[in-house]
This record gives sequence, structure tokens and C-alpha cells, in this order.
Amino acid sequence: MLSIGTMARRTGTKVQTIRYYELIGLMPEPGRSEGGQRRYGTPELDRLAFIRHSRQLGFSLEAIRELLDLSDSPERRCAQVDAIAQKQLREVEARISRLEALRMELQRMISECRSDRVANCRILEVLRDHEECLSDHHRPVS
Amino acid sequence: MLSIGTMARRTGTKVQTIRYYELIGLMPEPGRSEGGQRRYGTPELDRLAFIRHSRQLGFSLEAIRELLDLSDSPERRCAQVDAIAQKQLREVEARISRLEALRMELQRMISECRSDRVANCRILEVLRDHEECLSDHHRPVS
DNA sequence: ATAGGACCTACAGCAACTGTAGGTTCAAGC
DNA sequence: GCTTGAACCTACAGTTGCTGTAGGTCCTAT
Repeated sequence: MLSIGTMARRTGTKVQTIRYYELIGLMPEPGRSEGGQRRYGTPELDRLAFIRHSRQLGFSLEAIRELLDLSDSPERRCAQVDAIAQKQLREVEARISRLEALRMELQRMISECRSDRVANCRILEVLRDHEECLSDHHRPVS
Repeated sequence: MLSIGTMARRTGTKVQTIRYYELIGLMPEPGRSEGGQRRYGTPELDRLAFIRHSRQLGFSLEAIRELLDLSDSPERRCAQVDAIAQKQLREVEARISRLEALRMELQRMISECRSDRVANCRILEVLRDHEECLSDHHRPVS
């Protein structure tokens, strides 16, 4: 029987986070000790590890909920699982390309600043004036 | 004199967002019409454009607050501005490399899945078992 | 004069946690 | 068996950067 602290240590999660997952129904309500403390078994540990690993891969809690539901019905076709992963991959790729554009813009901005007074600072000029921008980074960074 | 809606349209901001910036002190309290509606001038429009552009470049509101403060004292050295921009660049670069690791992991995961039943799905296996991971993506994606 | 779009305030909600306060339980050492 | 202090408990507020809603007022064009 594992305490919540042990679960946390084994999966690299904060204790509060585990309780939060329980609150939103991602983790089941576990058994309790005599005194009312949470007690977990190996299936719960595995489930938590699955959740954490998926989070590290950038899946939203909603997506993870779906993946967990799917993995509970092993006879189903895994096309849906594949679709979720594909979607996540596309999102990651989109984020990368937006960040690449930002990186280039920031580099250009920084490299152009050769003054030493704020009054002539190229960085501030670029920030003031969108027209100076080469790239189109019009959607918020996410 | 510009209404809040005009400001919003000109800068690609939502009306609520402008009011939010005022609430947190990023935008000044503007003058008001007879009936109590906000009325802005060109300096406020410029300030808002600066904020929005900085946001698009991924700066946090805190960083933008600093940049705005700095740009108000033109005789200061711009080393501090440079430092903020450098920090932002480093953060963007760090995010990119974490996302690159995720992308590779997702691609590998997806390409390995050749089954059609959830029971044998490689994607779910990889998510279940962190040991199968090649990369170390141990910090949360941001 | 009126219609309906734009504006007002105030507040709740989002994601995904994190932190705090104030109290209880557990387990190791004596 | 007792003590001590780390770990646990609940409940709730706060984080970032907005976005949405309700219920009401104002502005401006016709």
C-alpha cells in the first residue's frame, strides 16, 4: 500500500497535483487508512505514471482522459489513439514553427541594437513599430 | 478621440483585454466621454500597440511592464532592455529544443504503431512505460 | 425620436496546477 | 508506551493572461 507521498516521489508529481487529478476525476478515489489517509496500489501508480508521461509529451488533460478511456477497452481499434497522437504532433509542429519565427525576430532585434541609450534603442523601436517586422507572428505564442 | 472599440480594431485586441490591461495598470486610466465611455489619444494607441507586439513576441506582461518603464527614460543605458530581450530569446530557444524532443518522440511513437487493436497499440505502450523513451523530456512543456 | 450597435461594471470561468492555513495521523526512535 | 516531527488531511485562494456573461446605459445614424 502506497501513500500519496510515495506516489508523488515515484512519478515526479506534487502531492497536490495528485489530489487535483482525483478532484477532476482523472485518478480514482483511492482507499483510505484507518486514520483517513489515501492508500494506493500498483494500478493507480501505473495510471499516474501514464498521466505524467502524457503530460510531459504535451497532451492536455482532456486528451489524456480520452487516451485512458480508450486504453480501458483493449478490443477497440486504435485508430482513435493514433488520431489523438497525430493531432498532438501537428500541434507541436505548429508551435515549433511559430517559435522559430519568434526566435529569428528576437535575434534580429537584438543584433541590430548597437546604441547604448534607451533613446536610440533598436529593440524598443522594433517593439514600438510592427511595420519593422519581417515575419508574421500574428497569433499569440502558445 | 478614439473609443475603446476603435483601439481594439486598430491593434487586434479584444475590448475586454484593453480593460484588463487598465485594471492591472499596464494601460493608464483614460479620459471619459460625457456619458462615461473611455476616450483615448494617439499615445495610448502607441502604448497598446507596443504591448500587443511584445506579447506576440512572447514577452510576459511583467517583462512588458519593465520595457515600458525603461522606454520612459530615454537617457538610461539600454543594457537592461537588451538583457530582457536576451532572456526572452533564451527562453524561446529552450522551448524550441524541448518541443523538438517531443516531436521526435511523438513521431517515433506514431510510426511504430502498426496494430489495429488498442490491446497491442504501441502508442499506449509507450505512454504507459517511460523506460521506452529515448529522449529526456522530464520538465513540463511550456 | 428611435433603433440597435457599442459601451459600461462586476464577476465567473478557463488550464493546470501551486501555495497557504490550520489541523490530524503515522512511524521511527527511545 | 510515548514522543516528536514529517507527512498527511481539507478547504480555499492565487497564478497567467485573458475570455465570456448578465444586465444595464450610451451614442449615433437615420
